[in-house]
Amino acid sequence: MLSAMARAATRRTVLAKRITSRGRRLTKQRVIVAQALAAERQATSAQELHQRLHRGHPRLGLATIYRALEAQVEAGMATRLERPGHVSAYVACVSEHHHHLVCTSCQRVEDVDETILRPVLRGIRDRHDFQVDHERLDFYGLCARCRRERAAL
Amino acid sequence: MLSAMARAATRRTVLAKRITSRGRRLTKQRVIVAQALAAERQATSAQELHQRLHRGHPRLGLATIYRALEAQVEAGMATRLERPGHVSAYVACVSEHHHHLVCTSCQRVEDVDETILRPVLRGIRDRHDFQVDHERLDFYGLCARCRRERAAL
DNA sequence: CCCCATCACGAGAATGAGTCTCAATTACGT
DNA sequence: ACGTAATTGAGACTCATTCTCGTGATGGGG
Repeated sequence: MLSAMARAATRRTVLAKRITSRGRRLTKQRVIVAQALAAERQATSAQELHQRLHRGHPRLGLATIYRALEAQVEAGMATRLERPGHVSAYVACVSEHHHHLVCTSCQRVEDVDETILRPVLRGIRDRHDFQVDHERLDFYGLCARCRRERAAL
Repeated sequence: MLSAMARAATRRTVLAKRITSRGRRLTKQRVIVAQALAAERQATSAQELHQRLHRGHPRLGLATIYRALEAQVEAGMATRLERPGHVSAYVACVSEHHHHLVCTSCQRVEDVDETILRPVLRGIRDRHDFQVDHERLDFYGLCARCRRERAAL
């Protein structure tokens, strides 16, 4: 079993590898933003991250956060969700795939079991003769916990 | 078989019914916008509709188009897609369901055969214990026609 | 058919998320 | 450590969308 320190070190390496993909440089700011996003349990907007990080990193600019988040999306480290009001919210991804269950009550995000989706993509290719390049698959509703809480009222 | 005129009249009635749902009033502007959107074969933004309608309806305001499109979405007559750059594009819906194949080359929109999706919604409910309220399911890629055109080069 | 309380419209101002500019700073191959 | 090119921070800027408000329609009740 890895010690907490060793795990942190490993994670740092992985993070660095991802950040520096596509010839990008490893900067303090990108690490800070990536760690902050990964620590969130819910979809988070650039402005929210900016507010939260402002205490510990008062000189971290909003534009930098936008650029860092955009870089994360391009590197496959995160995906962008759309909130009402034309606001982008971001979620860190562990895996390659990016389909989410977004709870409209607590804003928490779960990953969709990808095996459920495979037949759909096949069906679209076969039945519609359409070559899917990328897709936006997000489901909004109540997670199990929030549903129980409502039922308890 | 209905004459073209009778079909138009029927359509007008249906349109009026939908527009006036939720206690909304039937106005010239909403009819114009609804017909214009229905005539489009591709996802269209408010600004694009405004430009296209400006010749025939010079006094039709941009804000009115935004409001009319929003009303159509609420009435289930249209759905909103997201274009890059935080621009909303709209598509008129015939049926109740709202899942699309968007061709990134010609911008045309097809409806997804809904039967393909039913197992997914069931899977999410059962496997994730998540109660889906609404979902955003849009697939982006190349339609059959554009793919053939590219292959011919 | 007419009233009139509402709802909707048009025009332009306001909003605000996101992007751009540019000088100063930093990362990293050599 | 050096030089170059990427990156940053601060604020100005863009532009899609929404708001405001005075004016003009809509449609239910009499």
